[in-house]
Amino acid sequence: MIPSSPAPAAGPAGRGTGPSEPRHPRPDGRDRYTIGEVASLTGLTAHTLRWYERIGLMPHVDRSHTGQRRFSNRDLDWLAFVAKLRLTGMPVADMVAYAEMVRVGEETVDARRALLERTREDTAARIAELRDTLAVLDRKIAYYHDAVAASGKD
Amino acid sequence: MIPSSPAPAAGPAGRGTGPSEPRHPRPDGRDRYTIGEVASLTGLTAHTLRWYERIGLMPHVDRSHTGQRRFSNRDLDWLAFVAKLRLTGMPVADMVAYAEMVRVGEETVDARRALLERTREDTAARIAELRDTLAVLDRKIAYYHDAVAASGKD
DNA sequence: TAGGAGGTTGGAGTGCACTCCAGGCAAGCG
DNA sequence: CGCTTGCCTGGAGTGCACTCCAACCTCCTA
Repeated sequence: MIPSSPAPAAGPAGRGTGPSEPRHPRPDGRDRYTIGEVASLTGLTAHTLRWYERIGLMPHVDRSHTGQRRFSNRDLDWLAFVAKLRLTGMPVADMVAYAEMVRVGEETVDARRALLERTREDTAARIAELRDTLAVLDRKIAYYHDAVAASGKD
Repeated sequence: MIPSSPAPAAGPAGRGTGPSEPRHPRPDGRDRYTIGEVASLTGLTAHTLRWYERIGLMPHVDRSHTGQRRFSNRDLDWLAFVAKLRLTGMPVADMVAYAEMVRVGEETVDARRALLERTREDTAARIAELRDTLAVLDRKIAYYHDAVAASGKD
């Protein structure tokens, strides 16, 4: 439950900027992927990739001479970062706002950092909640384990 | 982002069964709460509580002589447990299935334990994912922190 | 006993994040 | 050349989990 990155997601990233992350296994030396290739690399559908672009969550993707999309490694990095943000439960609208700030440039750096810091706190809180939940589940499972014969229990 | 339990959620529980959990702070010795009281105790809306009952996620709630709902401490325990399951991302349909199994009785104990164990694994995996995400966020925040003057970054 | 807060119902509406459709263009293979 | 497979677009549709509506009833306090 909750779609966790299914395909060989392209490692941590952030559109080639940020702390110099190790470039993770990508097919080969290429830098122009079709939408279908990106779909299987990221686990997203082609539909979703087009939709991301339409709503402004993808910076302008390059096109072939006939108008087909050609994604770059930079685009893959960005998508990997977006996948991380998605995991935190951040609404797509907020991610679009972040993407927009990136597009605007330097003067939004503080706002971007603030957004990430808020997200960081949310994520830490969520981890704590889940740990708590795990404890509850463990207690309940243990209970089922050695009280199998009792009746009317949940 | 992600509605985390807002109101004084009534502690961990499981409809009074399971490992004997400490009975958490409840208003007082009462055992008959109106829907509004339960709403503010759980952080759910009255609408949602009625909806839970309609779809079979609540065992039959007691009624006053005039037909108004009167929730018991047992009901609050169950709601607290449901809140935990909700935190794991379990679909409501699965929770309804669990509730149904509880209603059926003893012969579903194995299936219930299996469901909880699957949920437990999902939750543990989710925690790992989030930890990873936290690391990515931390790196990016640190980057923003000491590379504020660089341009065109995300 | 009057008024306002809060309770009841079935069914319709909302917001989010996709997901799919129809109709057409393009690329590579035998 | 024909065929299959893949990509293009705008717009409509889907599934989930609520959320609200209208019309009415009940409880409690002044």
